[in-house]
Amino acid sequence: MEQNISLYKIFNTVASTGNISKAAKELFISQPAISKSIGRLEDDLGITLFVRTSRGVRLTVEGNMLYEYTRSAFETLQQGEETIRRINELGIGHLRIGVSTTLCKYILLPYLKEFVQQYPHIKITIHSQSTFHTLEMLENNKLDIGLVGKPNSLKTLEFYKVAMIEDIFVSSEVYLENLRVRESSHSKNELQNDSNHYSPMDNIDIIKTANVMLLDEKNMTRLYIDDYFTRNNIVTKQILEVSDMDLLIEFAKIGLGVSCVIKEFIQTELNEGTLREIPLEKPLGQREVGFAYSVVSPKPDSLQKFIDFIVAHSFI
Amino acid sequence: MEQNISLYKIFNTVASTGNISKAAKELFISQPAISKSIGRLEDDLGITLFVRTSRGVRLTVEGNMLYEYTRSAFETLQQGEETIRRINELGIGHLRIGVSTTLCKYILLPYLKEFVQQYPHIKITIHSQSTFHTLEMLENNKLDIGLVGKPNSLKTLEFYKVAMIEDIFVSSEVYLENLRVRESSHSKNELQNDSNHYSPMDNIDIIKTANVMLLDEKNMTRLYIDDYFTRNNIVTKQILEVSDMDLLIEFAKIGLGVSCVIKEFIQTELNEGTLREIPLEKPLGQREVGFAYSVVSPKPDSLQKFIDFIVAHSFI
DNA sequence: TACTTGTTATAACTTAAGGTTATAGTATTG
DNA sequence: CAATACTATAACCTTAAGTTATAACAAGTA
Repeated sequence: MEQNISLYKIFNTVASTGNISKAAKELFISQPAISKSIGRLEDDLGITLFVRTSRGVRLTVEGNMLYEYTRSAFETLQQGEETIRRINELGIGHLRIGVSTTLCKYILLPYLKEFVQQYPHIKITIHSQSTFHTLEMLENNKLDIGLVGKPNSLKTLEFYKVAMIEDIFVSSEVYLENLRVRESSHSKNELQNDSNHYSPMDNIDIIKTANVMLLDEKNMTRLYIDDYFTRNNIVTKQILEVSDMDLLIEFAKIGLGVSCVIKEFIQTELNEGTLREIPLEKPLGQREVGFAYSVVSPKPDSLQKFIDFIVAHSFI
Repeated sequence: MEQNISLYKIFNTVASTGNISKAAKELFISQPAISKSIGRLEDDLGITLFVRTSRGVRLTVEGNMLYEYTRSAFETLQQGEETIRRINELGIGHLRIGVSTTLCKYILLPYLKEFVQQYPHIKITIHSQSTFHTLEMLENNKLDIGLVGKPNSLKTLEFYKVAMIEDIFVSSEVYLENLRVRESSHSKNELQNDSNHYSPMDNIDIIKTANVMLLDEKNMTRLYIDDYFTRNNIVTKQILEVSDMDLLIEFAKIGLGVSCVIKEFIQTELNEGTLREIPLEKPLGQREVGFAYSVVSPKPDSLQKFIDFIVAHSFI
């Protein structure tokens, strides 16, 4: 192996900037030093790595092949450094979890409650953010583990299912009643049936006319619902966007409209009768929820402990 | 990022040997220099990487985490170097293919014939070896592509199916005849049926009594057959092992016994009648054959061309 | 117990690899 | 065609990283 690892670092920087002068600035060394190093590396390897132009340098085919390796290698090295930095700041027992607020309260929290009891020395950081962001941070090793809906493409992530969730539409009994009365006054056809029986066919019309309350955009759940609406040609009259599913539930309870929420999270409300499901002919379908973590990055002790804990305490 | 990449190289070597003195020898620098460098790195990172003992050094938990990254990084770098070395030796247009002799002749060769016509400047090296070895070499980036039976675990490999193959038992008409006559003389029961009709049930007995000719051990195909025998409680009287399927075919033709061969490769013999299939009640089942290549290593131009070619000319 | 062996750490030194500045050459651009 | 933005070369310099020598320590071993 080439003795001088630094030459690769220099090469990598030049390749990434496509410019010896810029690379010099980035590395805080002079431009001639870089020129010399690149020349030296080319001699050592016996291959031309760059074509020099008057406005910088361009990788040769061979140079480009080398670059793909060096880039990967130095990224890995940087990740290692990042890991050490974290250890310095937070100590070795640290776990970074990414999760959406919704899942956090109803799924993560119960696990976490017991986990911190069992491993009180492990510090935990929770990043409450979109699933997309969580997945991206997992890929880049900025998170140890994430609680997410199962993504279509897993890439380098392992997925461990811990729950199934189902999106349903709900509202208060009162709101439903009012809606029916109001509607029957404009369109007077076929709405004299007794108030306690709604066929699924009618319910689509409820969604179409009601004040529909959904989670705000750029949200996994929301995209899922939007997709459902599109596929079934449902156009809603008005939509109220809320950032938090708890609010969605509360709004529905006080009769503000029809909320789309996760069935598993409102069991008590459904039992008590404060909320009532509006079943659809074609339900939205169940979604898998679980923990995702990188299959390529080395697992710190704290992460391994957490995974083991999850597997042991999985209720599914 | 730590300025001194070389420190990581030194760290990596010390970690891998677990011994500063040994690392010094490996790196061709003096022991005190290594000691100093490790000390320096520990200072820079603000973390203790090794516990020093009287018989070497041992990684701390933190050190071990760093090592997992550096090891990976330097392996990648070495692969890059290896790639460059290959380019130096064989030129940029080079393709390393791994394949078993069997598949080589019947599946790879037809593709290759046309490929070399289209890309005469691409040099090709064929490694004729076991599927296991091929898969291992693919993982270690010692091969660009391999033609293999679909493995159970793909790891970091992409698999592109190009054919289905089926193992069947065959023999010459004459051998079959003789076998029946011989057998009926010892065990005189139920063998008066006309010689042209053999029910599948009888055929199992043929396998059990005949001289069965198979590919030699540590072979994917062979393992497959052994497994079949075990699952179906078949104990063969005698087995002749041959290293080459062509020989297997020839031996069967001259009436030496019953060969297990790949059906697709003896179509002409079956049509001509020089070989005759011995159908089994439970057939051995079809196997997928295709090209496997690393999904993580960067693809040299020659490999990309080959893959494109395969996809375009796939007959399946 | 004392000798031998195999470790790592420290200290004083040396040296050449890798840096610097200055300058030249060469496309590109307005 | 001058100005600009690059890279390459040359001559020089400096210090970071190497060297040798030695100490200190632990673990076998006679």
